[in-house]
Amino acid sequence: MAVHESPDERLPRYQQLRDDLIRRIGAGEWAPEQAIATEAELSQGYQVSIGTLRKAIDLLVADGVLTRSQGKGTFVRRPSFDSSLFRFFRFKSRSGEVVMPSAKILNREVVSPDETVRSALRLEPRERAIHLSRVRMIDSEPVLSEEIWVPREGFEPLAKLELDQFGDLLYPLYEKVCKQMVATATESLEVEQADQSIASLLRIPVRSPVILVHRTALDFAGKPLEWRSTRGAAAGFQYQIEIR
Amino acid sequence: MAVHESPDERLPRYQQLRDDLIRRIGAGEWAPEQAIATEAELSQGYQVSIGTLRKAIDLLVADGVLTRSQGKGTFVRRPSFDSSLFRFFRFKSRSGEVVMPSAKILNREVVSPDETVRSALRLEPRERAIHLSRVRMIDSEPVLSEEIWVPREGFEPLAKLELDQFGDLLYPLYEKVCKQMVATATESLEVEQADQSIASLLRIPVRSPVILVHRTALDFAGKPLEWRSTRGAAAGFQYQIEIR
DNA sequence: AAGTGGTCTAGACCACTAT
DNA sequence: TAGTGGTCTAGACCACTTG
Repeated sequence: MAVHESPDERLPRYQQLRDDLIRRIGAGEWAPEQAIATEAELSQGYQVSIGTLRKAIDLLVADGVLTRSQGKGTFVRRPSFDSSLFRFFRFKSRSGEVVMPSAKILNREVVSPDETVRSALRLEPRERAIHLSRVRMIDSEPVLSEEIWVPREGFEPLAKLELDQFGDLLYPLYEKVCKQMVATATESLEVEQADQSIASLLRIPVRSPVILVHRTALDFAGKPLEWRSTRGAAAGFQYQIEIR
Repeated sequence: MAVHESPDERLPRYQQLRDDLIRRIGAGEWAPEQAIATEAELSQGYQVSIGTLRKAIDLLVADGVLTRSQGKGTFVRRPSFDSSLFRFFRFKSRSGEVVMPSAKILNREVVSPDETVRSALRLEPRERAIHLSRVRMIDSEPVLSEEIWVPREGFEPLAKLELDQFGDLLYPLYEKVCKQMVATATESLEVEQADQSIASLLRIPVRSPVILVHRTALDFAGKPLEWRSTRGAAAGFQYQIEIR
């Protein structure tokens, strides 16, 4: 049975508005980077005052779903991944600039996922997944090793695409080729010691510390679209946080 | 020359209000855990409408400075350190419960700080600092090693206090004995390999991965009160984050 | 000039807490 | 019952962007 989220009458109006706006964004009524209806239109449409509508939008802006721009409008925000843990690997090219690593797919196969992947992607027992192995490089030197799983259902085109057609960024590819849009993600960080294969790939000593980042990427409805684990040398990694 | 932050007339009223409320909290007009003046009183006092005042308070609530409680009032929040990176060490006692490690001061001395500490605490060239070495334990087993520096000025009482009088928590001590209140902090995380002394203290192999957390603790005015570095075994450490 | 979000008003009524 | 913050209204005027 499908889960039907009916608007809870007991919730404050501005929270109901937020939920309905998320629903409409998820349904594709407004695409990423596009302006949603104006505050005046929305407050009229919902029959609430402008203040109440603004409070609903405030919540979505705080959640990173929308951004406002005075004089221009309110826009559906594409997740920027500025806060990704990756950012805290200090990748520098030989010339000293900070650069984004290029990517190369090493392997792709359709698999029956193990229990970890199945539960991360919330797959049914017999559902299959597409598994990608990827290496990311700077100046042709490998710096990150990635294992990526997506559900076969909804990502079928990826099973056939030529490996050299994947490009450096996967999420634009998911969007263009599979019509799947990543809205948010959660990441977790832990530390392990390099085994033989990671050590030789990253050219670091066996048993030296490695940062392991797991990421679950979700669409607007909260459905998992991708699960990945990324490994990189811990040397030079530094992460910062505010406490309040 | 002292920095005088005069309220910027060009800023929106609600931001000016926020700044003035922070000033009054920092000046001790309202103590932590105590209720500030009511919204009605404040909006009258500042001669702004209730909506504008509430927007200022919204900002302070979002910043973690205040908490609101319907029917009771608005309170100055004591920082909880719930988001501290420490939380992601999975400390368990022998019986399996999650516990807070106890603390023991190993050494205390008044020192001329090195450049790192001096700049973290923003000390003048000749100013001195109090240095504490502390170990934190669960079931008498050391799990964290801490090096802590505070400015001598303002923390003089700590230079004389008996070492067994420090207790497990330093911030309440700073507050009670030194009248210094920690309002916020920043932490950074990196990974290193255990040297001989850390390895034997934490009872882990030499060169195994160690999490190193640096923390700068600030008062309400943003003045650094404490700088500390904490080391613990990386095994079992896991940190999580949301991306949006 | 027209249209957008940003700021601000001066209230009203409700839900919750304390006495 | 009195007092608190929580929600909501129905506007007004301002600052900024675009044609």
